[in-house]
Amino acid sequence: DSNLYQTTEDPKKKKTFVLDMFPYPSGEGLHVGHPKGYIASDVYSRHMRMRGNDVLHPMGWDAFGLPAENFALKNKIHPRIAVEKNIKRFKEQLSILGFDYDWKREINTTDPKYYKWTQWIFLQLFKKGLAYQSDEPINWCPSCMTGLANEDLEGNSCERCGTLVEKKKLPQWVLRITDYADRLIEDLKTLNWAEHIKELQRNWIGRSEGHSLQLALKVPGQGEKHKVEIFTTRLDTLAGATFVVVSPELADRWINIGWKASEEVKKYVVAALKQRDKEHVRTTALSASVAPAPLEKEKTGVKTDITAKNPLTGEDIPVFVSDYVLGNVGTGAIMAVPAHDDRDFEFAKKYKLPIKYVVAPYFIDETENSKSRPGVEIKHRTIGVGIVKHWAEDKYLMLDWKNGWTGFITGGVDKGEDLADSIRREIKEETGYTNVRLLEHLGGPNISDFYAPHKKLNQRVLGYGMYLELIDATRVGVPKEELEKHSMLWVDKDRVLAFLKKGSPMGDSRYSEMYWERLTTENYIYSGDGLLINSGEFNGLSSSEGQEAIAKKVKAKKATNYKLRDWVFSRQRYWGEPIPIIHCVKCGAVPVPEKDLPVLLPEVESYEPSGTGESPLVKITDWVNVKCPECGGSGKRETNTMPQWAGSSWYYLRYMDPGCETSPVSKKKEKYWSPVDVYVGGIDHATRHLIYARFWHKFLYDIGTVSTVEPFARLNTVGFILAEDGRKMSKRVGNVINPDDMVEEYGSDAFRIYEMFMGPFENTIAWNTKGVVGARRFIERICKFSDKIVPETIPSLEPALHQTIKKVGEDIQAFKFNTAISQLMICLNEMETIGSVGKEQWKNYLALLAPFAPHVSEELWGGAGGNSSIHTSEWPSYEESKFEKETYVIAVQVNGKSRGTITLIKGASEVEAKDLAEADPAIAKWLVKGVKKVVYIPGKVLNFVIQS
RNA sequence: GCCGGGGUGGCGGAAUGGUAUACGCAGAGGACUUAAAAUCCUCGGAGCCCUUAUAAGCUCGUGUGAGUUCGAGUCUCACCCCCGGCACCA
Repeated sequence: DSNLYQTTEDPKKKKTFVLDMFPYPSGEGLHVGHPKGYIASDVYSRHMRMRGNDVLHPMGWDAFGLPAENFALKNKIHPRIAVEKNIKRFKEQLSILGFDYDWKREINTTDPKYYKWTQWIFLQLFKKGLAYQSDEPINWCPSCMTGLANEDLEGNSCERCGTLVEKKKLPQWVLRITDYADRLIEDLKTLNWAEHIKELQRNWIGRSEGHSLQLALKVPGQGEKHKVEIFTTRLDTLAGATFVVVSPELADRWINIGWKASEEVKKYVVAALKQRDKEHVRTTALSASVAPAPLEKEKTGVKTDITAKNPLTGEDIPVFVSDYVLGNVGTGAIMAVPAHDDRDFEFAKKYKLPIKYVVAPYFIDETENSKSRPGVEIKHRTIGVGIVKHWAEDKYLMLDWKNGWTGFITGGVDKGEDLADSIRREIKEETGYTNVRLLEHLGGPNISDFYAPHKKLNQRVLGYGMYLELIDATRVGVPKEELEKHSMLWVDKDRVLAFLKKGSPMGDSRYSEMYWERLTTENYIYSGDGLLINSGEFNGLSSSEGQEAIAKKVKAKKATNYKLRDWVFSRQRYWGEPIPIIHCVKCGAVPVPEKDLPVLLPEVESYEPSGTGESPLVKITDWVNVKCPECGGSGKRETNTMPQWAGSSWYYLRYMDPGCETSPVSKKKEKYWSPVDVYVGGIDHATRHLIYARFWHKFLYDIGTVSTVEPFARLNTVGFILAEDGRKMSKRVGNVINPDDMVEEYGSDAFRIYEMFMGPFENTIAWNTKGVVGARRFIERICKFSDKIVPETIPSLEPALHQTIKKVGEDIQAFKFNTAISQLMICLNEMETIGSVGKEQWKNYLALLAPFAPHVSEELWGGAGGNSSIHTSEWPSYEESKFEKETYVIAVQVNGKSRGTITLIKGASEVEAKDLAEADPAIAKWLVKGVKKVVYIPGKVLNFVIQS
């Protein structure tokens, strides 16, 4: 039986590589959620094999790393022994579920024959300059006692144990994954992955495109020779940059190279850096059940004696140090534009810095009457929009125009007139109120373009919003002609927006809505695109045009920034691949010669982590002390080990050629099997394993080891199974369902069918043991039906069977297992209705069932006289011509509403259908008004369109 | 805040623009049985009208509101809500 699933490699056949994310053989054992992905890949691989493909469907063990080591430490056994034991247990559990793995290709990342090649890949990275040493502070987990990569964090905590991480300076090996950032984003396009997974990766890599710009600095006592480089995505707002902020890290560097900062500045920098070491750069809620706390703390900062020159305005602007600018983002320094950036605004408000509006929100009226007309003169106009509050109540003054529009008081600003004066005049003219007080200007102006039909002009209106209040009810008379145009309304606060949203027949009203939003939103800042204002020669340009033009003028360079950091690759733990480097006093870091690989992980007495940042391997002096391969002098081995993710970054390649002794995989086998056709696994790996593996694969492509640029052509993510109470399964809560128990009680076929039937594969769904009972019932009905077999084909069963052949095959390939099984149930229901099944039909049905229920189908196959194994039989084929039944029912509609059905005989014409429908009194009664038109969709619907 | 994915019975969910709720679970009624389990059969969106009661009939129903269409769960626009990812990223 084990030979049944041995992989074949026939160059004339198509190949399918179906891959599961291989497990850590942890000691915890499986719960019912774990096998779901394995069942899916098993169904898929069995189906593809029956279709005649060479199928590679292997399994292996990701056995290095913290989980295995922590388990071993806790249970006081050597990790190797623990791993062996756990693998044995895992294999038992997998075997009772009937998976078709080719165990001849089993791999284990802790096998020296395997990790020899993990080390080899590291050496190639080192030789290409993609692995380098750094002693920048890294994330340190005090509980796991090891450094971690950014990807190993959940917010600010260790992803494994939840402990708050600290920053620690340690010599580290780091992989230059950022060199591949663009390609990692770009090639996502070519992959058949769900969009949200791609988005996750794009978010994680976090590319932002902008400009970098040098600003000239004036440092007291040092003249004007210094410069600072800033990064911005909004170069169009340069004229509004009223100050510059540098991160504490950058300020520290300046102090170290001779800047004589004030005591106050020095104190701030020291305190800020200390705070960052302690708190890292991010904070987050520790418990997932608590809503994350707002991240922004109140901004602090300190002014320096340095000024920078705004290259657009020529103004000298102050330079601040503040920890709201991060040292590791961009250049560690920013130009602050308080008018158009929330963070800069907050800072400016606190330190009373000038706010200059340089981008105006831009509204283009697109309605038919008001759309700007080409070739017509554009008239520029400035208007004021007044939001006027009642003297005693929380009500606002609006004008109810006779043409249907209700809005705020609006008026043009005459030449030489002040904005506030003009709105006061307007209020008096239109409503008679005279005692008005201006409370505040509502931010910068908006720009609206529209056509004014009564003036036959295109207008570009620069509008300013103002918030005013009536002091009392003092009023003068309003001219009669004004009263004829509109009446006055006092509107409750919560109804204002509804009036505005009704819109205006005489042009755009969205700018009014925006003033209202500014009034009712605390700290409103416009950070979107628009048209440039207050920017001299660039006024009137759009944000994107402005960026280009300003870049040219001030010689700013296009620049790209990433959130992705280089991959911290050292772990100060025992259970991992030794990093194959020898440190020599004379030669520095020297790679272990390839002929000496693997560098074996030595046996130790105590493999507990030291906690000092030193690996436990340090103590094994006869392993550590070696000759330098270059100069022959004394050297010491690198004692850090590789992270968990190393072995899993290329394991799929090894399955193609597990015994290869000259490279990770031979070119011939790689060419045959690459890429992985379907990769099945959890979404939790979307930003770690799946980015790391893509990075290594691209590197291996660059050095000619592999022939494809991407490792995993298609990815199907498996949805979690929750406990019956809707919560996560956990030992602590005691709601874990064990697959062994389920298989024992209901059989592995019922278990498999239930997990595939419970809903869409990628959905998270709660377990329901009653559902397994249902799956079991389905299997029992099939078994019972096996005594209804007759030698001759049953013609009336043909439509259902052929439709089932089509649907089950297509659905398996699309990972829509739930609807495939539903179709198998529908087909069984049909067989039971008919009462018997032809022998060949029955065998076809069993073949469709085989990928889902390998045991039962094999048994019934033998009972039906099938030769050899059902699993090597051919997948049935269908004929569309057999889909149609002798008689079928279609809906009859009148004006699109269902009014009955008619039963047609195969091949009926439209006229026959129509006559039949009209003969039915229940339908005919709807047709008395006269039929205007008939829509006939054969096999679907007959629709009479009548006068209405 | 930005980005992505979703809102269909009591539940999981189905539906190339064509009878919404397939298939299954749970539920109700019935058959078989001394009884229970198992098994089998039948019925399950809401409301209205009429009736002893049913059936038939009508209206409304896929988050809300508009639109396109002979016909919309499906297409277009606006809005509401839920889930997930990232986040002082300049």
